[in-house]
Amino acid sequence: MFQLDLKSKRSIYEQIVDGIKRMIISGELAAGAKIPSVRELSAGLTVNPNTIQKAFRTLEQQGWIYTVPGRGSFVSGSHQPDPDDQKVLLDSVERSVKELLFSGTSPDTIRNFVDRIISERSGKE
Amino acid sequence: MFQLDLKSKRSIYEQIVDGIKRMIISGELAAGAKIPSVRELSAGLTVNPNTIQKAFRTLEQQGWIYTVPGRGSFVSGSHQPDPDDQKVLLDSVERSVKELLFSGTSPDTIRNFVDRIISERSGKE
Amino acid sequence: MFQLDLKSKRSIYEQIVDGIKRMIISGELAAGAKIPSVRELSAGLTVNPNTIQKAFRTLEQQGWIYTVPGRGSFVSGSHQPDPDDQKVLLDSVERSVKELLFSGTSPDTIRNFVDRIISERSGKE
Amino acid sequence: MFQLDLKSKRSIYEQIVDGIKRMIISGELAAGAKIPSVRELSAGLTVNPNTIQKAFRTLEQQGWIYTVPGRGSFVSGSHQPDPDDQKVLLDSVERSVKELLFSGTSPDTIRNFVDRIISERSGKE
DNA sequence: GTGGTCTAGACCACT
DNA sequence: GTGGTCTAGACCACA
Repeated sequence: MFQLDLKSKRSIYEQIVDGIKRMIISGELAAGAKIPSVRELSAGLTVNPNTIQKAFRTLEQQGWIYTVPGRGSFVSGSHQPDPDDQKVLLDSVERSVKELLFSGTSPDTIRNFVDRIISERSGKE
Repeated sequence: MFQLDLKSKRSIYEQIVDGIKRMIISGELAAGAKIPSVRELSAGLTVNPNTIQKAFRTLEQQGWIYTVPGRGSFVSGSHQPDPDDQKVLLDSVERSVKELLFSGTSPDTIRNFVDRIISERSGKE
Repeated sequence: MFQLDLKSKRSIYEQIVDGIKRMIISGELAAGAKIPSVRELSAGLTVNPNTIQKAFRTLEQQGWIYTVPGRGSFVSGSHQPDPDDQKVLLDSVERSVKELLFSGTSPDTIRNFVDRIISERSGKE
Repeated sequence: MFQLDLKSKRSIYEQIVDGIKRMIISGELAAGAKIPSVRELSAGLTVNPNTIQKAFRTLEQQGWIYTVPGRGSFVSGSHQPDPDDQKVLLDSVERSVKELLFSGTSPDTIRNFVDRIISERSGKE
């Protein structure tokens, strides 16, 4: 599963969104797979059910999962990203990379880091 | 200077923090340079002085600037990043890159994007 | 609880920081315990919520407490002092002791005073 | 002389007060000795003359120095401490020692530290 | 319910 | 002039 860090600045529902995204990306949750219910997650993470639901709602809006009332939530077959999402993500990468460079991280370290992420993922497909 | 987006999800003080970081990184604000006063920024951005001050406090804690009461705030000579900061930034890059890959952005697009950021910065020094 | 001295030179938020530190040190607030909410303290001490929040923010940065938005603030399990903190505290002791000696306080008075503080605390554990 | 730390949280005039006190305590400035003029200090420390004067005023009020108009300022022969001063200093020591203990500094370290300060001073007389 | 952000505006200490 | 503190009170996101 995934861990929550209550002391983190990221809000709990965001951490849950990230955690589920990560499980989908890693293949731990395959397309069409049933996602644990709100109740299960609420109990497993000792988190308020409302918080879980907010995370699900967010994932649904972003097209990662879909919900069948009365049956549960499932991983979307085809993740349809919002065209703006790519821009947001690239902006985030840009900001972080610039700050890393300024703080003294070497260009090669960054390039290798990115390459490693890319090759890990490529290996999986 | 920089623009504020009142509709953005990022809070105003965070946008100011980012904006000033960007000015320092780009060299627009050199080490030791005086940063516009709280009142000037407050008037210039039509934002409450308290909000500006909160941004300055954040920048000071992160070691980007230092403040001399009665004189003003100045860009730190040597930015001493918290050892944890690099980790946070790399995590952020990892999360974004993984999501970009999953959403269909090609590895080459990402690599080129990162290379462009790195070479832009290298060119400046 | 603790008292505020509005006439003191120490600012209100600093007195609150000190007061809560003292409660943690004395064991009145155990590790993991929930600290009264911003609103409760605000009402109890008749101080503006912003001022309480500033005290909490300071305590959080120094690692005494951690905050979970929507839940409240809690005493940190393990207080991880900044390595510089010890230096600051020792410097403060040095300055005060030197001034006491110069003003005529006898070495024995000071030694006894320090011993008393140490033995009080040791007795508690 | 002494150094100023513009980045310190202590205000500049307080640092000057501390610095001159330390010089008097250490014997670097003997009783009756003339203290450098406001202009000299202002130039030497690159600090606003008003700030120096505020420091002098404070020292005079606390009985450390006296000023002869037109001649300059001099170290008092007998420092007459305000009875409240001792209490303030002891309180400060208490707070710091308690925090040191709580943060894991050993009682012996503290005792030795205090003893060293005391013996350094005794040796001088 | 909780804390986080923001505005409006006052007052103080310091340079 | 500068930043620092504080109050009063609103609004929002989160649990």
